[in-house]
Amino acid sequence: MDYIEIFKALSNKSRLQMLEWLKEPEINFPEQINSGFEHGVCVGQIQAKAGLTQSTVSEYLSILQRAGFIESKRVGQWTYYKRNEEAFTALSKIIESNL
Amino acid sequence: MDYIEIFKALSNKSRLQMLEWLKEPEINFPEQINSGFEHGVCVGQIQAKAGLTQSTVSEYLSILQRAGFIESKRVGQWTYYKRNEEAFTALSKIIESNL
DNA sequence: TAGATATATCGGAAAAAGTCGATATATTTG
DNA sequence: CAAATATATCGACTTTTTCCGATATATCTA
Repeated sequence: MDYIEIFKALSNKSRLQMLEWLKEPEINFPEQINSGFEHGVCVGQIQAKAGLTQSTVSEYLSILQRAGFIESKRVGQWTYYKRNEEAFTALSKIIESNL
Repeated sequence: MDYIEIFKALSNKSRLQMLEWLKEPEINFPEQINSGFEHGVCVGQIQAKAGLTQSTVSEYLSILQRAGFIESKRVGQWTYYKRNEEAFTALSKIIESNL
């Protein structure tokens, strides 16, 4: 577990916001009507909300994924991202007892 | 509470190490014989262990302090730093429920 | 009060991160 | 298969961070 990579991933306002949005996909991404939220939200929806370019959003999602906070699933031409809650719980415990 | 400042403070190997050292001052800084550890450890001791210049260590301690993880007390010509455990507990809870 | 010691602050060079536009790749659909 | 759409990757430029040496400030002590 690479703490530096994890904390760097969280050291950016846009990325923190994306994590927050993904807590309530139905509320924050109501445009995504078809294909429920079981796989998460696709990159384009996140980009539209983030006000960043597509390439930046794609990279930021990769950073969050490498740090373990989200996971992706490719479905057709879309890549869906959703939170991995275990990563947050694990990090919380590490900070409480190991840091 | 500025999350970015907090996570940036933790995004550096040397700073994480300092925090770890300060968990057990008696073990990690046995040279500091006189003037117990009630106020923490002084900058020079930390510098000697960190293998960084005095100015860098001083700045890193400031960064950790601004983020709330350590607190300082000036005693004579020395500045002692010690952990503020509440900051870790608070961050742990934030990650578990707010992030 | 002058010198010694501890720490803080300043200015800068090099490395990393932020962010973009352009382009490449994958997938769907006509 | 060709065009359209979604996402990923690349190259470049700007901003931030890392870390240093030099210098300033504070405190102690002879």
